[in-house]
Amino acid sequence: VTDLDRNLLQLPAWEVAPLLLGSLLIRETAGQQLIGRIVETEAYDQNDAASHSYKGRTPRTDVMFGPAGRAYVYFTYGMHYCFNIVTGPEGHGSAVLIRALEPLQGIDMMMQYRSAHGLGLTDGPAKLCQALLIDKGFNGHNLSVPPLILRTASPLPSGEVVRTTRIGISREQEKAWRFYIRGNDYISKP
DNA sequence: TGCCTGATGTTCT
DNA sequence: GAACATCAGGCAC
Repeated sequence: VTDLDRNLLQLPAWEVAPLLLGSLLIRETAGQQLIGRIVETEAYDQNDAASHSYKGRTPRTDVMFGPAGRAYVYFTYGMHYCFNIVTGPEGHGSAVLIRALEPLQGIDMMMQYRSAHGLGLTDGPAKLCQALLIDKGFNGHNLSVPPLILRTASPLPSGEVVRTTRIGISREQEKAWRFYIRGNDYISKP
């Protein structure tokens, strides 16, 4: 995350979400770099009833209200972690959920971390956390610092970005705040 | 290919 | 007590 990126991440989550497509997530572990390209995202905002931050700032959602460029990692369904990138100005609770990555480097190691759980390396928000060893310890982590770094890329042509409604939520289902790279093979399959 | 369900802990009502 | 930003495995077609 560079200074330039920080400006980008100040935007509302629903504007940042499509811009993050194509960016790289770099996880350093066991002397190796695990690298994935972001191919699917969803936006969540404090004025959005589907968002954890909707009910206000709590111990759980605190980092969503913090500075942009941090990681918001939450635990759900009794067994899974999901990884978000905090957006917007400090004091505003918003973030972008990373739903899928295209594995680029360190694939063997990702397979090891995933093999005990099932098939599909990084095509789902909880799967990519397993593949990259992301857990609650990364909640609040600054994504400009190892061992977990976000490297943003230049925005994709709008023709390559598909926009749809979000997945796995019961409220605000009409909001089209899910974005993915058209034709990519690693999009999550709900 | 598609629907159903169990696993399992935290947060909220 | 219920809901939950999920996943994998089972079974019917």
